Amino acid sequence: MTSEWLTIGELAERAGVATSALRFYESKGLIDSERTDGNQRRYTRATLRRVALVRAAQAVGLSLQEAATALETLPHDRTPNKSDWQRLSRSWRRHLDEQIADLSALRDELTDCIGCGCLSLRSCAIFNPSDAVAERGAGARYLLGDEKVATGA
Amino acid sequence: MTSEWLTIGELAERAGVATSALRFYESKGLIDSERTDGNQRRYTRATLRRVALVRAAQAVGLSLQEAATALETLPHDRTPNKSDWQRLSRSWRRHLDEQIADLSALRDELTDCIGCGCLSLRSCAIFNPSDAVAERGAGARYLLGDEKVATGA
DNA sequence: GTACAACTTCAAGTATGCTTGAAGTCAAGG
DNA sequence: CCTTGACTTCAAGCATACTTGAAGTTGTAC
Repeated sequence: MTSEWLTIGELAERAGVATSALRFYESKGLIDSERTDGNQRRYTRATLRRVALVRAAQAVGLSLQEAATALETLPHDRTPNKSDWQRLSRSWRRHLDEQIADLSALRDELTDCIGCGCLSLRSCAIFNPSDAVAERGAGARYLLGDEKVATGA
Repeated sequence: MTSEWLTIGELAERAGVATSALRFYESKGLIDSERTDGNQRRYTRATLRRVALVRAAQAVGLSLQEAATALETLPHDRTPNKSDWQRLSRSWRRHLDEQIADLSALRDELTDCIGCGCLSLRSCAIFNPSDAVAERGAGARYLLGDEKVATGA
């Protein structure tokens, strides 16, 4: 029978993450630990699940901050039950759905662009993603105002 | 008739990005400029297109480094023609297709998880995303080894 | 010819998600 | 007891994509 408590090395091994990542997660409040008399961390097995949930949240595209918020909705003491998990996973699925929808819209626009040649860049949707780019950086309003000047007319 | 050359402020305005971003892009070799006698940058109108392409590449999910590589395949001097653009946009569409496929696979797994409850976390696909998470951090091999110990044989 | 907005460079800061290194402590086997 | 690997903290580093600020210069309008 394995000991009830996991050292940070054991947890790292079993969760597939580095010990440094676990300390980092703890610093962010994503997981917590007890300490031995000698100040070393000891984790319960529940932490294994918690780390797995963090990694799953990241896979879904959530930030650690968002993962933390999501985990807040889970019980810290007891094992999450089916309804806990369903609530969480439904929310994550919606998140994935949105990402897929965004990318699909962009893809469709790009497909149209391939057909049209899009060399004027003026009316092309792909050059006015309005929000797709905005999410990643600081406000991209319009990628192009007009384009044809100085050609005469 | 507008002047042939754009100042950095004008380009920023029309491209919808900050001047600091343009200097940053230039430092990364994504765009280039001529200088006035007083050392100020002047851009050709072609740069407007180039910036638009950079933003589009980002929207598709490419890094600036990848955007740079993509732009390398375009002519620096002449206007890109239909075939230039089709090559690029097809490649970007494939990139989007892959992202969509990855997210869709994850979503399907998650959907299954909702049904199964997945409380053991053991056989659940979502907790073993093998590569989805790996792309974003340093190697996540397995999110869970086994789970049930100490419950008795 | 002068005011002033817009420009210049360079260093440092911001945010995320960690990793790496230094310097020292703990725990377990022989 | 003593070695040694695993652990501790804290600061700094890395990668991406920029922004911000300081200190000084240019270009243009009046």
